[in-house]
Amino acid sequence: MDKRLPAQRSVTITDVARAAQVSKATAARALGGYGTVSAAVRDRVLGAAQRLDYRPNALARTMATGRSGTIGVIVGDIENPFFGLAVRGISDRAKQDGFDVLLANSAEDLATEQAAMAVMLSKGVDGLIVAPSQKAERRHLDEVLARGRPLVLLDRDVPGMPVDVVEVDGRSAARLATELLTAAGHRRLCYVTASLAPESGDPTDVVLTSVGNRISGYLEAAKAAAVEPCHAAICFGAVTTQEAQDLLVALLGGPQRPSAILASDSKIALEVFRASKACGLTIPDDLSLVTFDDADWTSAVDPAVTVIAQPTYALGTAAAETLIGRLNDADRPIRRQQLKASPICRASIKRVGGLGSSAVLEQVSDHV
Amino acid sequence: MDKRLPAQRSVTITDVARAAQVSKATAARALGGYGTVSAAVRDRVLGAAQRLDYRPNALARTMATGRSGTIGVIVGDIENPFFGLAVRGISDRAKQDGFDVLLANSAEDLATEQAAMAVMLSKGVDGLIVAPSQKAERRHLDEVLARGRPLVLLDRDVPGMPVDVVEVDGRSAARLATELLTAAGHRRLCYVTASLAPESGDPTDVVLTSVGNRISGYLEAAKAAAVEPCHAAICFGAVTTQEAQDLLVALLGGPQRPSAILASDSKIALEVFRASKACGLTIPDDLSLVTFDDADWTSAVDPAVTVIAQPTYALGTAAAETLIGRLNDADRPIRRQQLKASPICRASIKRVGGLGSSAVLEQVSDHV
DNA sequence: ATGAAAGCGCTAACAA
DNA sequence: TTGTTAGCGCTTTCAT
Repeated sequence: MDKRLPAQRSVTITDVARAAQVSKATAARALGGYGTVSAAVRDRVLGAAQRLDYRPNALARTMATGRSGTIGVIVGDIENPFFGLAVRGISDRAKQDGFDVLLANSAEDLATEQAAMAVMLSKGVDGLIVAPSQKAERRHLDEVLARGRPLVLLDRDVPGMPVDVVEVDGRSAARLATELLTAAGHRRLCYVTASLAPESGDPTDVVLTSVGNRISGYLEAAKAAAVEPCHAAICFGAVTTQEAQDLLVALLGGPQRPSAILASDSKIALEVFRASKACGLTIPDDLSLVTFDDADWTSAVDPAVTVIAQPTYALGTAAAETLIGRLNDADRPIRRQQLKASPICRASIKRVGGLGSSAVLEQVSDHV
Repeated sequence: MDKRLPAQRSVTITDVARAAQVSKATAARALGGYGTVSAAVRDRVLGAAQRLDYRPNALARTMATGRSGTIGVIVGDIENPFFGLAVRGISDRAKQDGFDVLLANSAEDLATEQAAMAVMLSKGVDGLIVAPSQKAERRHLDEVLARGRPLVLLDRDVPGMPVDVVEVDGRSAARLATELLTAAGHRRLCYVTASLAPESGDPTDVVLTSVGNRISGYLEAAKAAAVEPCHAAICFGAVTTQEAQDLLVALLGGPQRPSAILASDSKIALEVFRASKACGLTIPDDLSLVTFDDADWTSAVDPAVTVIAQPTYALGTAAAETLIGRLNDADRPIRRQQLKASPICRASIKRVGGLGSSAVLEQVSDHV
């Protein structure tokens, strides 16, 4: 009971050649715009192609040339607006150079990421842009390189890999964010992330370098502002909505409740919003909040959330541009691009008592 | 200056065959698991493949068989969480049957949609799932069918097209939403959408059937609740954030300000939130709000927004399932699936004075 | 059960 | 300038 579709044989270059009464090769030259063809013949071929509604078969072309004009993109979470926007950047830039984009979602899962990569390779993508789900596993990435396909890492680094990277300078960004808080007088901070606590015990050693960098910056700035180490807390593991709520409610209900939270991304920030409501806390009066990523809702809610805006779209265009550049010149030196994030001050930080804040404020302005 | 990569020749079936000392055909049979091979030979071939790290070339296979194991998906706006979730539904379901997904974004632009479709067809997708950007243009869709590739319409219909459709019952959903409002005593309503006002003058004749259906339901319910026709307004054209703000500020600042707004999607609802803040209006005290789509932020903000939740993920799985079904049986009857939406009552609707509301309330409960 | 050979649609040497 | 021919890697008759 397998009545498959007949998969209509479509018009091939052979049909066009016959119609135009030339050889396949000549038709190919006219159609492909390479080699040399007389004007008369070209017109004849193009006319025939038009008449027959000829559509080149990209697969056959790829098989013959080894190039597909396609870039593979693998992101961690397609539902995250951050990646949505970055992907648009990639697509827009790729289109400029005539590249198509093949998109896949790893769901932050290594096995899925590996499978997606294998599929893309087997489908003949010319190169890959990947936001790796883990900084520690690079075998599959090495293989891409071994197969002669260029690779660009997006938003997340894999230390030691000899590839181009396009990421955000998360350390400076986090420093900035933290300074916004300490400058407003906050001395009890908490960084909240979905990442799991690193086994090594070193908080910056999380699986995503993007998060690790942010934590570094946070810790640095807290130290610089002489925040007591035990008051520069980090809350790991806010993976699902439920887990985030449990964690946050415990945190906000506890005795050592922080006066300010730095959310690792806009999804976390939303959960902070939700949890503070559940705990009967008001932002910013009872709790100040800063988050990475200028998600659309952050400016519409009350209070509008102060954010560290990331150059998300630019991240995408830069990644695509880098890949295309390397496609054209395999020998160009490897580059690690760190784009700067920029703070957008809104209304979710409350200035709390204390002195010396103005000095820190100046310090902040140096960085902006 | 075109130093392209050497594109390493990878291990082919020929290499495996040689290593296993059998013919190409036999190797292919063993590897592909079809035809007949003796156990001994199969082991030899599989062993060699393993040893050489053989990866089948999907392109070559597609060229030879005409099937690619790939489904093409074209959505209107990948950044919209609605489509993000639907795409995940599609991917998950497709993966169950071993299909890969090729994703493209039309940006709600017809030309882009057509181009994406051509690319996918030329790359040999087995079938297509499309959320068409316009109900009126179907030439490119007809062509998919003509090429013998099945097509499933997602979320939006193209009236008259003989294809499977998986959509939401938007008319009932909108009726429900409107009844929520009228039952609470609202008599001055406004439906706000990004769609442009139809040239025909018929408000339900917008380019997207999903929106048209919702408008039908809205109008029906308003009429049934004896809302004065001029108070069942429709506000078209809230395309960009800026346009939405301009429109909404004018609407909310005007003399005939509605007491309740029905937002066509969560993006619009967010703009309503923003605009009401700008106008100094409080939700729900000064303005009630209902929206389609249970976006994550709607339950986290204050007040939490009453929404009509759509079965978004299910929409995706159903679409994938339908396509795969047709791939296996081209002759199965065409189906139009209408999934039901369900209201989630939160805190953005205020009960306003007046009588007779209880009667309408009962009416509502019939539908829930 | 296995092998030889043709072919999917296109490109790219090489000849003419 | 144009045609001939040989692949790209795989599947699939048709023989053996």
